Amino acid sequence: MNRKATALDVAKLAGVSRSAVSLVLNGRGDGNVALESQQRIREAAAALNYSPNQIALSLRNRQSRIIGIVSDQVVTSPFDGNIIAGADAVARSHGFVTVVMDTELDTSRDEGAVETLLDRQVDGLMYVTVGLRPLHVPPNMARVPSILANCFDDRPEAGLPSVIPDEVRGGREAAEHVMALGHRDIAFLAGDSLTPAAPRRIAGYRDAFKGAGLPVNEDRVLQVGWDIDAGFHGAMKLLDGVEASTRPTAILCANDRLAIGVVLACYRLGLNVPQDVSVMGYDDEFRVAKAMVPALSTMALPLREMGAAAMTALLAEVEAAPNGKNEKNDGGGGTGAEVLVPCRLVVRDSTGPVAAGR
Amino acid sequence: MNRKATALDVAKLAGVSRSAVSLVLNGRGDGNVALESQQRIREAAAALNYSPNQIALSLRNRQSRIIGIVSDQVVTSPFDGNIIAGADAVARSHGFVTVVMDTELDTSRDEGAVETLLDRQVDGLMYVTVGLRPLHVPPNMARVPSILANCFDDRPEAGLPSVIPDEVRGGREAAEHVMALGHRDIAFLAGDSLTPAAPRRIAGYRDAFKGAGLPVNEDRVLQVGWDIDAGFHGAMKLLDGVEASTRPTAILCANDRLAIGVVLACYRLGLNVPQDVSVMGYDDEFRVAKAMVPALSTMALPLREMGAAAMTALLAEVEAAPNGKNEKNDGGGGTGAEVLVPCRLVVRDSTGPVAAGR
DNA sequence: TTGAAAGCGATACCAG
DNA sequence: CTGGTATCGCTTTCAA
Repeated sequence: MNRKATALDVAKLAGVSRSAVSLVLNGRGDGNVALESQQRIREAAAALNYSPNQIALSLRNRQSRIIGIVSDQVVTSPFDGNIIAGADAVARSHGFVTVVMDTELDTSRDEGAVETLLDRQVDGLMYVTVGLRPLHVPPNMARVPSILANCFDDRPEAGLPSVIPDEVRGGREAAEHVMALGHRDIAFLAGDSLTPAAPRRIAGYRDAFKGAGLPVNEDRVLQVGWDIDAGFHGAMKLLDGVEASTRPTAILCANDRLAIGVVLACYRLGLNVPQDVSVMGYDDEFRVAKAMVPALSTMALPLREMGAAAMTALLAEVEAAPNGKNEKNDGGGGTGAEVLVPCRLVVRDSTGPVAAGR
Repeated sequence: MNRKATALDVAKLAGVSRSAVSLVLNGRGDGNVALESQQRIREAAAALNYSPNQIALSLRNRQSRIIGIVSDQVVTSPFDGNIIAGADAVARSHGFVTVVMDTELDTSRDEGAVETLLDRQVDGLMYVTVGLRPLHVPPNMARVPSILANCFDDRPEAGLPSVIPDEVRGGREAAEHVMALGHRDIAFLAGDSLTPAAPRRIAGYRDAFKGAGLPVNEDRVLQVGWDIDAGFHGAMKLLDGVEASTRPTAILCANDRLAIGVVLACYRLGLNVPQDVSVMGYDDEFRVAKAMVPALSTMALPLREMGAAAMTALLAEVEAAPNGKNEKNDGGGGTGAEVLVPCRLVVRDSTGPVAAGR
């Protein structure tokens, strides 16, 4: 059992020609190959544990059934990873395999990664980023059907199609959730503006106020960063030494780590969550949001769905494209389309009704 | 610029034969091809932006320069991901590419994943798990050089080589760190025993006590789980309503999320970290340990190093193996070897000297 | 109904 | 020094 069996081995064992084997195993046996032979071929294939060499197939068919994924920083983040997982599941169900090249945030490696993938004859390309952001699309991506996930083409004219979360709506619905609980003095702790995610979520927050006919108190919007300590210090600024009647009753955070920091600060100040202040996260980070004390209400980022949606769209284009030849790439697949995937409100224990009298 | 240029295109443009192109572009031109032709060939290649079709190469050379990685659950964890990142970086530097198949913790998919990879003619295989654990190695992995990262062969006799963290030593050094700070009443909050990581770290903790000539108080060792809430409740059990003189002065956690829970509990009880109690994490989780308030002292898991070490060992075997043929697989690469990679102590702000009088 | 032959793209050997 | 030819494993005409 050294080398894998080839179609020739099967043919020999069954006493027929390679062509017959090929026909039968690809379902085109009936009407071309004697039933008796078909039977023998199938038995032989099973006996030898035969499965075709994908490399040879790729060469022959001029399509590799490989989708290349270029990632910002797949590895260290539960974010990218989930997008890729969603994408990969869809790819697998179509008989494709994905190979991902991680640039580790070094954009100068973009082109090289794409080139490597192209040399491997990938049938399609997906670019995935950890955080939502505009992307300077590597020019050579245009050579095969491509799509962007969690990022969008930075060229003004319509570029590559992309799938991104509906951050504005997410921000709005988060605010609406606490408003429904009676809160009116609501702070928003966002990261920096390095990613459009923060501004968009803040825009949604403003929309909610507008929708409720309330003014936005600009002092309540703090762009502090994305980590636990930023949340902690942001909350301290909002709460420490401020008398109960004038502090915000709810704090919306742009991610779950910020929310951890906020809760930490509350505890340190002897404040209870959600009785004294409601806290909301964003992302629904795995193993974090659900396990916090108290469990975090949050806005789940539809990562897997985004990956799946992007891959579905991409494969549609790949499979439509004339075998191995590049389509003209000017109309195919709705070039430039931007798909917005909604976030999902997850209500847990860190948000509650506003305290009486506020 | 529709189809990629082939060697034939280059040959035509340069007015030579394919063979000449092949020789020159593979550095075997001198002494075989006229210098003048070489020049023309190189120019033609550059003009056409030629690079060889890896698929054709793979078929021809019977080696794909692809390493298959089967992962437990790459996606959602910063753990696996980092191992893969380390492995991938090494692979890339050797001109290999990795394709990872994620089984999402469904072991029944193991064999299928390996089979898919094998059909793609991978030159080697690596199995990566999120948590340290014994692995029932898919039998078909034996068909190509293989290695395990963060897991080990569950068969008693030496199976596949593996690279795992030195958890015992990690547990010991964590305990020694706080002992050096004067602590004697040290609690250990571990996850469950579903993974050998917890018992091993606890073993190390015991070693440290033995080394110091101190007895272990078994009530101080709690196996609670792996998440924030487990840490919170574990700490509450240890600290709530217990008078200062009889509570542990340091709490060692089996991961950083547990440590978050412990700090949360401390704050809730009005205790300061590290003044009242020192807290230590484990893993040095990205974006978490460093950003905690206070920043967590922790024992960094050498994830990237493990991935890199595993890939280095694997490639050594792959590249030693006679081109395309499987080596006999009984001696090659030190079968069954188990490499222990040490963890790295990271001292930050959550551990400090024991309070006076304790 | 079956088998022989022509590629897919690249390399290596061997006459010329 | 150079170019023809076999080969990798498979599919797909096309003749027999």
